[in-house]
Amino acid sequence: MPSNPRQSTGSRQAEIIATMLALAAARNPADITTTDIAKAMGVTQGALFRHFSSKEAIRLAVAEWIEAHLMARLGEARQAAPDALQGLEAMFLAHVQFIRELPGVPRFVFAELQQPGDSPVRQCVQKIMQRHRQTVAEALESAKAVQLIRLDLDCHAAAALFLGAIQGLVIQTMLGEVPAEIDERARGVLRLYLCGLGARP
Amino acid sequence: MPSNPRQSTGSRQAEIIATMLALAAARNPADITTTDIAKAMGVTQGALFRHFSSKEAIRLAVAEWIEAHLMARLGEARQAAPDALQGLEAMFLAHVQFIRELPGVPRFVFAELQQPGDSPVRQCVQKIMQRHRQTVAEALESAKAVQLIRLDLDCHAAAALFLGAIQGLVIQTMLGEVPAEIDERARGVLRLYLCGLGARP
DNA sequence: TAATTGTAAGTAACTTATTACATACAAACG
DNA sequence: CGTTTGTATGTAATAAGTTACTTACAATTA
Repeated sequence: MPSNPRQSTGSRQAEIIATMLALAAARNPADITTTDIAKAMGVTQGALFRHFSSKEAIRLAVAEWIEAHLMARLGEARQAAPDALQGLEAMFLAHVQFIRELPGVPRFVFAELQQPGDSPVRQCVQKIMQRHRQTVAEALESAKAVQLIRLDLDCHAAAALFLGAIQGLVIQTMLGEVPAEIDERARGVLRLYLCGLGARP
Repeated sequence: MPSNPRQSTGSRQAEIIATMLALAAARNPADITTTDIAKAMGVTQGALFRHFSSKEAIRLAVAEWIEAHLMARLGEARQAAPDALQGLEAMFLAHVQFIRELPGVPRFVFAELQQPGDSPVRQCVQKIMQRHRQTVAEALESAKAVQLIRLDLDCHAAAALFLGAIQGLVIQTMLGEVPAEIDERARGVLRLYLCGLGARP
């Protein structure tokens, strides 16, 4: 759908980010070329460089978009919950839903994760996971403070497993499962995870 | 170290596989070129094609190598354990150790996982995970049969979380943690996982 | 008018794979 | 035993295609 009239750099940047994520849903993000993005947008390849100085800059913008939107979703889910334990559940399910809506997100993150060195993109992905784990750890501590979960719980391990459970679901879904199934599987895994916390529902 | 005397195709194939995995430990496997492999081996780039018909064939050989060696390790760990529950623990720790010894393995798997379509390499990676999950599910059923774990356990979810816990550990370790730390973290996560199973140690 | 957004064409670097040719090696033979 | 001879393994060069990015120029818009 070539929305061909000229557009501002701001709106084109948003369009490039969205197109990158849309393409990443079905293909290896590392193999997405500037030509692919331009073709999907209905412009020529060179046009992209009017709005981003390099492909690296595009990837950084995508990472920052993910950080902002994912953290917002998680924050909303947590704040809407009546207590810390239900906040954890809500964050888990909100994350899964976010990924189901935008399958390109985990694929992009995994692709950047593979990159060596300390590029800004990688640092951004790193920050996303750190903030995420920090938020989970805080919720766990809150739940512990009001005895919703075991008092002898290792919160560091629990936060790691929280993230790991989701990452594992995504990986196993990427490998041939029916994408819609992830929601059902997520509930099963979440229930099991809460048992490990010693949660009293 | 150019081990330059002529070698048989068999030994060169093994060398190519090992070199690929060694390079994948530190770089994005998708970005490893035939020139990189050849340079690391001390031969010219064209020489590789005396032993493999294409780069795809190299990747397939690597995947098959991983399948054989990983499954062997897991099988040994499980059989050496006195009961099904300790078999699960042993498989978990054996997998973590395998990955710590060969960091290129998970990186290679994740890279292939991102590839679309149904290439033989992808099918092989798919088979590895299916077999792995199947083995875990069997061990869980065995443990349930002798009441080492909760009888109302959802074994499908438990097998998924078992794999996910490891995959999560790997991902979080790839993101900047100290590699040696993974063993310690693994034990914490494993203990929490076993609590979720309702295990009685 | 002047800046912005677009196009079309081009470039330099890189990648896989092939080709023509050289050399080591083992078996066969006189 | 020494020579020949066929094959497996290596090299150097290069073909053919792809990629990110640039440049010269045109058109839109403020």
